[in-house]
Amino acid sequence: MQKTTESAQDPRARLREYVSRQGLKFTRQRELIADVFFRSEGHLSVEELLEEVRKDDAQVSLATVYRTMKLLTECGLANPRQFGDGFTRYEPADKDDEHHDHLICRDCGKIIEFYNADIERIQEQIAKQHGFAVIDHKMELYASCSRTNCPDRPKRS
Amino acid sequence: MQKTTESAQDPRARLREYVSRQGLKFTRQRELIADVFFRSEGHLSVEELLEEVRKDDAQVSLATVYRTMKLLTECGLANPRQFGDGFTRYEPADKDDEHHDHLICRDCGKIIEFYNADIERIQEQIAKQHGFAVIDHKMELYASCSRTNCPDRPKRS
DNA sequence: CTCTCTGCAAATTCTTTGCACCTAG
DNA sequence: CTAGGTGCAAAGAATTTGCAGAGAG
Repeated sequence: MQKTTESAQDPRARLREYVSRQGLKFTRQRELIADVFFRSEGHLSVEELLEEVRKDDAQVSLATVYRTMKLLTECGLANPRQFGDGFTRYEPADKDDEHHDHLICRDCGKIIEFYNADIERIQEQIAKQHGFAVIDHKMELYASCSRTNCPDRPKRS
Repeated sequence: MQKTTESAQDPRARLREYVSRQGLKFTRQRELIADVFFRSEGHLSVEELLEEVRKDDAQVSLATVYRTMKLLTECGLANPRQFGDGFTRYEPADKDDEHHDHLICRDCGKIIEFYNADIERIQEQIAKQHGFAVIDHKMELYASCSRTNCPDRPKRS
């Protein structure tokens, strides 16, 4: 069960490291927000994160969550995503750097991650054909589960 | 060069048709905005459209452009897109219904459309594997041209 | 102690809406 | 004529920011 590097293993430790290296501070709020974020399934919006965080400390402000997520993004521990629902959602970036795409269910709101090597390869080809070098990419499949295989469908229904 | 149906050929006629069928009105502003939109390269934001439109009629308001683009979307002549730059961009939907994806250059802002049958096929497979039916999908390649092949790089540089 | 953070509220940015006048059909 | 449209300005919604007091190092 143990990984090779212990720093990459514990996001909290990585944050603490980054923060001190930059002369910033590791506050109670940052610790709490990071913990909630990394413990989550990912793809939470700032509002949703705040809701979770406030179960632990009702005083935390929305602004602090916004600022902390920006910090986590800067230090490479979180990635912002935008699925067409109007707000930015974050996902942990600690998963072995392996790129993945998303399948978003329009019925139940569920977001599934997947990886497909063929797609990755074809993307490179296409960019090359047009004389470009791929920096980043994203693919989103919007689908319908018809509720058949969604035991745990989230709130937005 | 001629298409099968003449209505599908001229977006302005299609809009006129839709508008009258719905008991709506074909106003000077709607005609102008639609003309500018369909004459454009696509991927314009509402602000950018307004700028173009005002070269012809400086009185047109931003609200009307928003409302008209929503109307064009409803009648299937335009599709809203969101590339991470913060605003909604529209593209004409009159291109033979053929789906396409986007390659967005982070250097020059150019947006190139492409279509790849393998990708379309793989997407279907993936959704099926997870027990979903694809409703829609999008793939965006963010790339760098290093300015080598971008003779006509847009304003945002 | 000092310099960063936090919470709050005000400010921004994109988009939508209410309303009085205007206009297409 | 009459319903729907337009322009304007105000309202909304998500996110950012200024500031005074709080707290980490």
